[in-house]
Amino acid sequence: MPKTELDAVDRRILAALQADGRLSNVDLADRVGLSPSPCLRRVRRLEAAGLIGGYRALLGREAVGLGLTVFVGVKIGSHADQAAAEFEAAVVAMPEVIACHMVAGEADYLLEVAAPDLAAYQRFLLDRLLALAIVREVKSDIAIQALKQGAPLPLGHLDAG
Amino acid sequence: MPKTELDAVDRRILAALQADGRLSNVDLADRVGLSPSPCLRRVRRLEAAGLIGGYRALLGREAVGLGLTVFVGVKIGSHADQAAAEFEAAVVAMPEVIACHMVAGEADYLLEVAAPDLAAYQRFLLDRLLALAIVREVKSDIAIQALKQGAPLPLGHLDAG
DNA sequence: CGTGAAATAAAAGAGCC
DNA sequence: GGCTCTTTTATTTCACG
Repeated sequence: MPKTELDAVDRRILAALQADGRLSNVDLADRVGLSPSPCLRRVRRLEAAGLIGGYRALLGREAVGLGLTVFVGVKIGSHADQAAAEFEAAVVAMPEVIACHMVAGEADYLLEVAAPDLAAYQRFLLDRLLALAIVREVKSDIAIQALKQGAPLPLGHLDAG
Repeated sequence: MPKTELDAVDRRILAALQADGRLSNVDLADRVGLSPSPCLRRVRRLEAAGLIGGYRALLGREAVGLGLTVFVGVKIGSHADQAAAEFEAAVVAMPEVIACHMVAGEADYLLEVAAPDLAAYQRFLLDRLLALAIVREVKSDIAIQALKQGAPLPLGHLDAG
């Protein structure tokens, strides 16, 4: 059932868990105005339906020594299915690549790369990304300051569900 | 102490919690080869040091009805401190804006915006973003496909800590 | 700094309204 | 769909190596 109906309680559960993924079920229950059992059932249902995809600890990027974020626009030389698929597989397998989207715009792909510093990014760029023969052009936008990062998803559009 | 030394166990703790933020302390302990007590002490220390910034449930974007991701390059008309600060505050306060970085490149800022569909994005663009007088130019790169999104941070660079 | 054991508290699952 | 009660399991603290 891909289109499960969400009521106000479900939305509060999603918002609360998105703000604090380690909320205990009893705390969550009384925050959303339910007793623990039905609250847990709803959480399980949301997990099974894929609305909750998982739980994760958020690491401080500077604190773990990944102070540099770079957004990389990539143009590839061939859009033949197989060549593009190989590029995608290679890029997705690179741990430095935090995100990779195929985009409609000037570039073909937009990558977000996390690195300790410029030297490490240079190695990534020269030795790993440009090592892929299909890569035709690369444009690096270096993040000078992160004003907002990995913010919780907005759920306001569900309010008239 | 901003530069706490991390040993191999700390790194495994970070990796494990990043993969599953709801790991119980006993599971975490035996996954990293420790007994529960010292494991919990280390986790608390990592939290206090900011290496672990928090915990969050990850929501499925499609599943919660946010199927559209757009990367928006923004150029502003004035870089005077106050004008730029007002722009930043306004953008950071918009819930649709999942991420906002000041970048060195063609644009001044790069935004990641999550929206239910193109119509909603259009409303965001026209009514909210372009409503800011300081915004001079906007370039929208629409994500066609998310190959990787919000991936765990790579910790390999800590291995020779 | 690590281990092990005990008490407290929460989660998971039963049955019932 | 929600509530209460019971069993199981984790979290936390304390004493010890």
